[in-house]
Amino acid sequence: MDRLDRKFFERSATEVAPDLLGKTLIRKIGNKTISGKIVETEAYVGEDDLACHARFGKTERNKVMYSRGGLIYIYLIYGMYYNFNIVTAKEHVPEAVLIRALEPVEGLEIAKENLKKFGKVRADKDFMKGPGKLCAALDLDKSFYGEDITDSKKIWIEDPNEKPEIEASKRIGIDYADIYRDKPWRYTIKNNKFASH
DNA sequence: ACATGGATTCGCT
DNA sequence: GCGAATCCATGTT
Repeated sequence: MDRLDRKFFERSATEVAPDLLGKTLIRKIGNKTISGKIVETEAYVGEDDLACHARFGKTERNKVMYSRGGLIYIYLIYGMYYNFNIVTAKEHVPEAVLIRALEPVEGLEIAKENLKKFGKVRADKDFMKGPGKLCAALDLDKSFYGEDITDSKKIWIEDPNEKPEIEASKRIGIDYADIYRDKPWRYTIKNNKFASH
């Protein structure tokens, strides 16, 4: 299968986010592999988007969003969970796609071990559903900040050439974002039980 | 220097 | 449905 390349990610987040649905996220840990199908994403679209971390301009935390598409933006949220994003668009344009849920495909036992090691999250069911749990399952942390997903040996995305039916809805957990609160920039695969809600 | 709240999740009510 | 866990960025003193 083909790995998604720079060209794929150097488009607007509102194009990349729905296009990522049905793609396979692959994580290599030593000689072990964990993989899953992307079933839920959200687009965060620059400094004007009041839900986007770039709404206050460039900071130490969000600076990687200003680089070219294909780099990883990962950050700690609520003091205890990581959220995994992929930067999109061209350099100086701060957009990103949050990966919110995977349908487990490969390496499920390793993923569950990772969750147990992380603590705080249940390892029994829905263990790649939700951005915090997904990061724990794939053992993703701050050390992935700025990693290039088009080039990395530890994590990448492949295209199995599926064409899933896509549904757009409001983004989760951003009630503070004024008129951007209701933008339909959350994308799920229709009727997929591994996506939330 | 301090107060506030967040792109979350769990467990209890 | 609500509170707790608890780091980081922002805004105020």
